[in-house]
Amino acid sequence: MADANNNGTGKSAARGASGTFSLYDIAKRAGVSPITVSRVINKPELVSAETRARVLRVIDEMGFVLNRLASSFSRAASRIVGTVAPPIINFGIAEQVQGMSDVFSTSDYQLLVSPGELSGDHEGRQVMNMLGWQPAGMVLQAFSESDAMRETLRARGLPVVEISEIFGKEPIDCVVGISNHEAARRMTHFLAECGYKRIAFMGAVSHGNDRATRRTLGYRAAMAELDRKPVDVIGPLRASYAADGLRQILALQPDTDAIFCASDTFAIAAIQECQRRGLKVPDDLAFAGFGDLDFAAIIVPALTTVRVDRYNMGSLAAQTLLRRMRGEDDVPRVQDVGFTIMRRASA
Amino acid sequence: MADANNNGTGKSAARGASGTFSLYDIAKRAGVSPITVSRVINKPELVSAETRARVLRVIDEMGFVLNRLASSFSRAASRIVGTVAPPIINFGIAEQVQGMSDVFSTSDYQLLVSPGELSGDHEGRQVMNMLGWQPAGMVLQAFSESDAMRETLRARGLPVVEISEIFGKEPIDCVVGISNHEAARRMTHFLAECGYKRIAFMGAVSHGNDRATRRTLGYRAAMAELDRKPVDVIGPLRASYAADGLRQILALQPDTDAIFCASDTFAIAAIQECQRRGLKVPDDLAFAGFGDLDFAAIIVPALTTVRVDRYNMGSLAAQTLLRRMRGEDDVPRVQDVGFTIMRRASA
DNA sequence: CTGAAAGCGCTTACAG
DNA sequence: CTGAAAGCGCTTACAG
Repeated sequence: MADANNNGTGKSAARGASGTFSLYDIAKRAGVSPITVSRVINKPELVSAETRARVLRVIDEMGFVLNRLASSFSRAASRIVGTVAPPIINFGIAEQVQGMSDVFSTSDYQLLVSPGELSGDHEGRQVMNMLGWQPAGMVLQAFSESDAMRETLRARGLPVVEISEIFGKEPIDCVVGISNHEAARRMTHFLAECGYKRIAFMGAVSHGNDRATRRTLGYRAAMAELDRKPVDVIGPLRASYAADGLRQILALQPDTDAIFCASDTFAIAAIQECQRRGLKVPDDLAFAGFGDLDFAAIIVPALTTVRVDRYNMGSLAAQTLLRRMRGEDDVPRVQDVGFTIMRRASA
Repeated sequence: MADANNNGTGKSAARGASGTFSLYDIAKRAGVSPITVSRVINKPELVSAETRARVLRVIDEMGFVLNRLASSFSRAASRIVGTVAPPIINFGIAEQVQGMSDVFSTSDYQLLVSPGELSGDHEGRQVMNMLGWQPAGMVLQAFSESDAMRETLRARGLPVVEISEIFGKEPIDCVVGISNHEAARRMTHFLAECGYKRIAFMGAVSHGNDRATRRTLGYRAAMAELDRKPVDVIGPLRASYAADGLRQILALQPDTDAIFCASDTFAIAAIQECQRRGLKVPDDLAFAGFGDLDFAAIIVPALTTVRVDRYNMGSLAAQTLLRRMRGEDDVPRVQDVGFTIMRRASA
């Protein structure tokens, strides 16, 4: 049977082996020059319909695939956009990448996602790595924010869009995101408007970026504005912390009537814990989350939460980068995509 | 302020602008030839410690990043491994990619993830696209399985590992996965052993691959072995279908005492629907799922489900591809990673 | 241990 | 509308 695709031929296969042709092979077969073939692929409008049809037929017949390595490497402007995904790809990140990719797939840029490493290595290495591909621009998903890396990028003058907290560090270039402080502040006020009197907060430890911290501060700011005493606990961002956090909060303030969780994961897990304890949600204890995971609307009671449109963030980041790469000079440096408070049954 | 990283300079920035040096610049500064610099980076053991140190210092000083486009393009064997992510990146896929990436990051291969397109386009285009980067191998995540694409890949003789149903189509090259038929069959028997008498099945419509179908068939096979009448409904793989599916099953067989869902999403949503209806889980109705999403263990009652280690699948796929690319001739064509039945409270 | 030459497959100017 | 020449930044042989 087809030995070519079986084991033991790794050597030749590694370089594409059979079925790989160059522009020259196509050109010869079609009776034109290589540049003409290049034009048929990249700028078909510059080629006569007749020639184009002929070349296209040959390309098809021979299953020719343009060597993008060579294209990008030649003096042409790079059409690569790089992004580094965090070592743990959660659903939100996946949606962001989706938003980016849907935009780039209708442009002539190719999005390259380099998966982040788990190893303790400084992620500066990841970015340098990506830089080696000579991208025309990068999208940073702000899962870590080493200053050295930021400086390197700034020094290069490469178009960069960060998806991040908009009031965080001085942007490298452009930022798309939300104010986590404001979102948490608003949700806290919202809970107060719902009539809850003793609103506690379950926050997450900061994790390579200051989103978590800003949410905590937003909650405290709102409590100060309401002239109430803040009651907050902070734990690792894992579902397993929720039961602990709940216990701590109830120890701190036994008559707590609402808990605002800095993540849906906390909120969903805490609600399940309430069920285990026989506490009724929202009657005995109300809950609000942050993020609007898909399960937030599915659980009973459905979760009241802060919705941030991650797909939209990714999409706007991509559009912004496209404008920067085209050299437009009126590209906004900071864009707030905002948030929505989704009121459901849990509060 | 730093005009170089501000708007309006997109043109020059697009090519790296300042801060970008070539091997030649480093060589001149270090007083060696370009090849020596190349060796310091790629085969440091071939360079004297003294020379190496000097070159390394210059590289560091100048912030030099090797142009990977040029490296990969030059006659060197490509060190790129390509994979196309499905248009909808779910958690399982993310874990798979993680498993792959953790393996490749300790090799000298660079994993390139090209996000799948939403557009109705045949994904053959995606793979062709990827091929343009001249990868030394590819991992296919089997979210669609166009025969034309499979043929193209086979014809090229490129090392390919599919993460897929192991009893699906004739593998292009190597396959890593599970038998969905067997997993569904086993879970059905497990429910029977738990004492459930009328076990129904909520399945998903096939979606570019036959995993879903095989689970349905596995359920039916088990029911036949048990000499019981299968009761199954099939719907789109969305949480919103669960309420519908539940209604249909109860209409078909009102005294159903257990429902095996072909996905955790179905099961979790259906359990929530039971709560809404006042049905007790598992006393009135038991549930089992498939997949072991992270929320499966968190909800109350925790979900009994089939666990497939997606991280491990990705990791094994990567290791297998590495062996294929090295030309080893005893690489297994089909590898079953198996599954585990996680018994929790819901059944 | 170090280096000079050739070439990977394209695309950008520059001609016609 | 089409083409001949030069070059992108590396690495692989081949020398020494």
